[in-house]
Amino acid sequence: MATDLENLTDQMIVRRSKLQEWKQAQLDPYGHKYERTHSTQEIVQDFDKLEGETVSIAGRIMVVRGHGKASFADLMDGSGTIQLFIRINTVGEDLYHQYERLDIGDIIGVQGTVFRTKRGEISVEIVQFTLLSKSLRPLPEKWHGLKDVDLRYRMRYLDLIANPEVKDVFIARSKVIQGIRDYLLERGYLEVETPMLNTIAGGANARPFVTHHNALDMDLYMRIAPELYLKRLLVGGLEKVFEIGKNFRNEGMSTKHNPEYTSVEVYEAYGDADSMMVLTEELFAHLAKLVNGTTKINFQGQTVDLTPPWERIAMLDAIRKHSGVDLKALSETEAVAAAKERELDIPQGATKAQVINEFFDVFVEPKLVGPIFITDHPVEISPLAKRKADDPSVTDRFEPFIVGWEMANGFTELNDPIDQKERFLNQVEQRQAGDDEAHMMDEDYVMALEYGMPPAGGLGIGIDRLVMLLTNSPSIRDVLLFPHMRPR
RNA sequence: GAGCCAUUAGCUCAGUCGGCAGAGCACCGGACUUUUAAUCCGGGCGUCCUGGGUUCGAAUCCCAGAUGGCUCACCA
Repeated sequence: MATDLENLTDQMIVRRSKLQEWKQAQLDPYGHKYERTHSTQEIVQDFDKLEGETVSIAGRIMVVRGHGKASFADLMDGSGTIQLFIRINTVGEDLYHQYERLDIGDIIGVQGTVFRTKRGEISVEIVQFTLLSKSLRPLPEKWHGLKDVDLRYRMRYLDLIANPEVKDVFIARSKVIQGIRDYLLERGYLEVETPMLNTIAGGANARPFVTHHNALDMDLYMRIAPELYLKRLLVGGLEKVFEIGKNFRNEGMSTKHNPEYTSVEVYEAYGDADSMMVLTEELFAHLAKLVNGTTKINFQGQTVDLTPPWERIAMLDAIRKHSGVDLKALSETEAVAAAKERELDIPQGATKAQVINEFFDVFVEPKLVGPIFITDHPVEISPLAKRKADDPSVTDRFEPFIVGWEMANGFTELNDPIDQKERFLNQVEQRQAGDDEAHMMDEDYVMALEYGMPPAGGLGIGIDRLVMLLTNSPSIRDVLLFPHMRPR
């Protein structure tokens, strides 16, 4: 016991001794179900009706202002905060002294009378109270809150208590996900779930996490995208499907990347990239209105308006516009030379597609405040997208950019099994050449395509980034309740 | 993975030139029956991120490491 106490701070020791006092008084410091009649917000809103009435509320004591034989406190529940008032004349000496032994952070249930103080503050005067949970550690400071970002992410519960506005971001996140689900369900899409434990990690260029199945004694990959499963469902005749869920990518972390992140992927048989672009811009505008009441976005000083339709420009045209170089007219060798002239960082023996990608990243991407669709990506970097009918070197693909970020990815789905197999073989070559983010061969998927997949449009949206955009959050960690952190 | 910055009381932060470790809130004791960052009086509280080094003496200077933030690289 003594050794235990050595690790406790003075405040923790004090609170533990108060805990013992409650137990010795035959009072349970960890209470049970408590019937509430109102939330603190309801009392404030319906004060005119409730004045003089008895209510039951429950929450956490946040601030205490004692005055000898009377005392004030602020009680916080899920809806907000209300002031409590207690007077020795009303409750008697015993209960009053019990009340004085409470600490900031304790959770209590209160029965009391609604009234307004001389200074105009809507309050509840305590008639009876019950300790529902004794708090054994002091809360962060009442005025400055919890600022240490490390602690805020690692101890999100404290962040939520000390910085109530944090909750608004997660309410917005919930609205976005619910909004996407409602929007798609209303339009006849079927919500499905596909495996997160994969034998082949397909559907994206990314390094997977590896895990192990003991009974089968085999390694499995955590999925990097649900795409190939969802398109198998198109083969099976489910014509409009979507999945909201997590993907896992074994890559670096940044303000825009977390190893596990949430996406929605949507597929529509007999659609194409164009129908998916319309869906994207309408869905984004709808969600902005749902969360913020307007399609205008203010993100870290940049202003964009998501009202459809959004501008569209082919990737090569965008490069010509922003760099002055018309890569379409150049051969591979000429394109590589043009890149070297501009000191672009391209690998030895780079292909034209890699040069295009690099030109785009350097000259175009930073300028795309948007919203704007970049379309017609080179076939080499789009192994699951259908070629354009009038130009087989590019695909019928699009990526919307807003405030300079890629917010989604979509295309007309490649449903030619022979072309798909060649694309996979090409990826496997790149993999063998050392690109561990290149796609793996998926024979089973090719076989599914051989049975016949209807022409289709597909779309994937990064939900975390979308929530960042809609809540003006500069870091992905601000929109994840428990972002990935190194263990301490 | 690289560069820059940060890490001091439960929380928010000062700490000058290398010379006794500080403040506010919180906590403890006292006063106070309508306060609201309540007020007033008194008090306690430290692995100065960790480990080395320089020095008579290190929170402070040097080296290595840990964690975090930002920027860059990779990616969505």
